[in-house]
Amino acid sequence: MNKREVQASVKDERLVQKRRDQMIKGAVQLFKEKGFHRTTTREIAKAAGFSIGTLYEYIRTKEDVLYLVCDSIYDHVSERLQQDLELKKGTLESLQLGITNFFQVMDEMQAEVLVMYQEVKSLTKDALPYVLKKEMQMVGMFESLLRKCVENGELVLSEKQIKMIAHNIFVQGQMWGFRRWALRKLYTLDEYIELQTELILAGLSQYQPQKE
Amino acid sequence: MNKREVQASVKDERLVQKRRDQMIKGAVQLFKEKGFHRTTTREIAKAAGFSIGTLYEYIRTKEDVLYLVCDSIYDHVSERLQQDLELKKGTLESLQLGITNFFQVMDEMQAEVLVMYQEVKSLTKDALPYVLKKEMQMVGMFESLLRKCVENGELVLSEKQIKMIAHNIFVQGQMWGFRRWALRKLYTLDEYIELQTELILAGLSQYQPQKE
Amino acid sequence: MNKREVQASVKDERLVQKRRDQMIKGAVQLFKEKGFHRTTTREIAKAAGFSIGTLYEYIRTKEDVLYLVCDSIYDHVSERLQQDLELKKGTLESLQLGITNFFQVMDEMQAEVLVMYQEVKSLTKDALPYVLKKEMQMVGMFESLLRKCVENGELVLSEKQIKMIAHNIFVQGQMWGFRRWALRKLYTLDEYIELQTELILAGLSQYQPQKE
Amino acid sequence: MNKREVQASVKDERLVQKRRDQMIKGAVQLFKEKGFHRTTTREIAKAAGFSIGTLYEYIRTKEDVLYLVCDSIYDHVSERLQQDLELKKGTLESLQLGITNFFQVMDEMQAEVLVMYQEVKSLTKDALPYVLKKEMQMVGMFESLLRKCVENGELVLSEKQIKMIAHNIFVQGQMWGFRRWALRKLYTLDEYIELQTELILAGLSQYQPQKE
DNA sequence: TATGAATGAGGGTTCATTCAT
DNA sequence: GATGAATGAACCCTCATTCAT
Repeated sequence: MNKREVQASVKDERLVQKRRDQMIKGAVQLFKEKGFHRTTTREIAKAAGFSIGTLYEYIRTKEDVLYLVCDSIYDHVSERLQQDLELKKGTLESLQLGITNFFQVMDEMQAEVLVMYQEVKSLTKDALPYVLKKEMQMVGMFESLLRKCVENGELVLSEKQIKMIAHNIFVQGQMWGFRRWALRKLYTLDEYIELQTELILAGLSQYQPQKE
Repeated sequence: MNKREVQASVKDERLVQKRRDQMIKGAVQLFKEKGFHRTTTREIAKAAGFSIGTLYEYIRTKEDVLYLVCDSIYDHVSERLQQDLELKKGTLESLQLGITNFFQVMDEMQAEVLVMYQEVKSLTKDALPYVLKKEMQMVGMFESLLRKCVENGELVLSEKQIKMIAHNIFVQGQMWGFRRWALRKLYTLDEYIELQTELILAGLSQYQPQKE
Repeated sequence: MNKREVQASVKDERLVQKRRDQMIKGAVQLFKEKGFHRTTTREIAKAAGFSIGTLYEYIRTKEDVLYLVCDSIYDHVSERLQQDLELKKGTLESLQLGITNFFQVMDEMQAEVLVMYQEVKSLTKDALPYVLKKEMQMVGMFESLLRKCVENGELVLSEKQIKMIAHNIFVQGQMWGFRRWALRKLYTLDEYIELQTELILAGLSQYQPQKE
Repeated sequence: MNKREVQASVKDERLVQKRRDQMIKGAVQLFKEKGFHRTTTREIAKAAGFSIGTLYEYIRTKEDVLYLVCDSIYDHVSERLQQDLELKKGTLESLQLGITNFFQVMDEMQAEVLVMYQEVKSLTKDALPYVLKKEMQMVGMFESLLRKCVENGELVLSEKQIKMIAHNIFVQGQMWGFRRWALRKLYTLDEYIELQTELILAGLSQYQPQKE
């Protein structure tokens, strides 16, 4: 259940990928501006650079576009993070680095994140689980980071605490995207990153084993 | 700019209020189930207990309903919180109490919060500022609480830190509503409250003035 | 299962009947000219004298129109025949009268019969049985007529023969409608009726009991 | 006006015939299942075993397919009958044989007959005459049979009667195909043939010259 | 000759909004 | 004030047909 296949009439896999990329790019922009429901399939087709007929050669329903958009965003974010998190050393520094990285990705993909964030609930029962699973995988990355630190003796945390903190980090990352109307007035990205990591680590310092 | 007037054809203010309450009550339920866009004005009218014609005697457009719903939810939440926060004593205990209270309200009004949370973005440029302002007021409540603690010498925090923490608390409250699909599997409400307040206060302990 | 209810949004039963009559009248004409598939719902609405929106206040799908048309035609034909056949005396003369009457109705309702005849198969599995049942009822009328003659001692026919002849009469009636492109060149209605009844009765004369 | 040429881009006549045969075979099946209008050109191409592009190398419009199908069916039926009717001896026995044969062909080609029968009306004014002419030719076969009998002194019938009976036979043959939903429940093919020929001949017996 | 991606007119249907009663 | 029938713009999607390869 790793992917929900979206059926295409066109056979050439390469072409399908290319067209869908065009489609997603156009759709993200539109969804960001007007939301999924206020965007018409014709607009999506136009933004993608082809006709409405062609659009439907690559998807089955309008909702497929939303799914593809969400799916693609998660993939991009995941990919970006995976690279950095691969070298998870289990130190507080590497945790800090991971958080910083994540917040930066959230900033770069601000438009996409906003869209996904606001529109996931428009997915039907059919497609939703696939997307939520991906979200859990991303939260899972931070859980790993934290768990590594615990294993390493850098932190003393229960499983429940690990999961809670991972959720918090994840949501704070998204927050920078979806509450930017408020946050941008108060902080630069760097300030935001600094303040939040500081707070997180300050909280964690309580849970560090006492060293003499 | 405290209220955006929604025009009604009917003059009797009492009646207007009554009808709108019916309307909001029905709409919240519907929006929760199917979202704003998938809900029709006819359905709203029916759920409110009157005809489509009557509905339009009390609003101008479908979006007015959404605005009224959002507005009403914020009012309810604010009201609920105001009561408790009035007696803000500027101690860490009262802060903890405030957080606990807020999370509990978020749990009780889960449906409403979810709706508002998911659908604010459907408001047009016209109505959005009024709603966002209310949100800022709620964040402001936590800022006050924190500021009181600082004034009281219980905490040492910069203005920026205060605002950041207030935001975090607010979003973590919402989180219990909009990420409940994930959180409910991991925690009971009480556990969630305990874990989160613990983490927040742990973080803040770093910022407590050294007392000898 | 005598009627398949077609849902209407409008409550007023009288109005529903009135609008549907307009609708059916317009649709018959259009279906006759271009067939069910080539007729658009917009054309039907226009022919009926109201807007497309109004059309859909009285039906749910385009197919509903076809069902209503078929249903109405059968009802009209049945009604017309019932009157005449009520006084079925079980004589060959009354049989002859029945046939003549039926052929005349088929001529009068030529447009409707043609339409129904050609488009029934466009009905989905859902609606088809209701219509076919009505057709069997009409065939049944002729069976009754014949059976009466047998009971009366005017004819000696097996059940199978009765059913066969009833079918033949029915189809010959329709034939005048759907093969009129060929038959009209050869016969007037009266000639057609005369020739066919003559042939039928000639055939039946074989089955008359020998009277001395 | 014996054939309405359907234009093909491909020159090789042999190939044209081959491709069209594939096409017709696939189309008959599809038309039988879903009717002409509900069948797409893509489906026809696929059923025929080649691409949509290729399909259009051998026809000009979708309707051409229908014409080719109808045309081919008539040709097949005609051919089947011609063989048997060639040796028309002008006796009642040979008439009976002809009828039996025809009904059997109608049964064998049930699918095709049903299709043609239901879809001819979908032909445009342009192609219709060609098909109707073929139908008249088939009716004409029975006219010949009957006329032979008259010439032979086996029957005494007017021209009008001959034509009427020929029509009846023809329609009764089709009836076995298009009313099989009702008839199949009542009769086997053999019973049907027996009953119908019996009735026809019984009718004709009235018109036999009195022999002493 | 064969392919299949591209096109876009047009079809069925919905639904916010109005207005006569 | 209340009703609900009427409206039609606009939406999603299909599919016959074309044309570059």
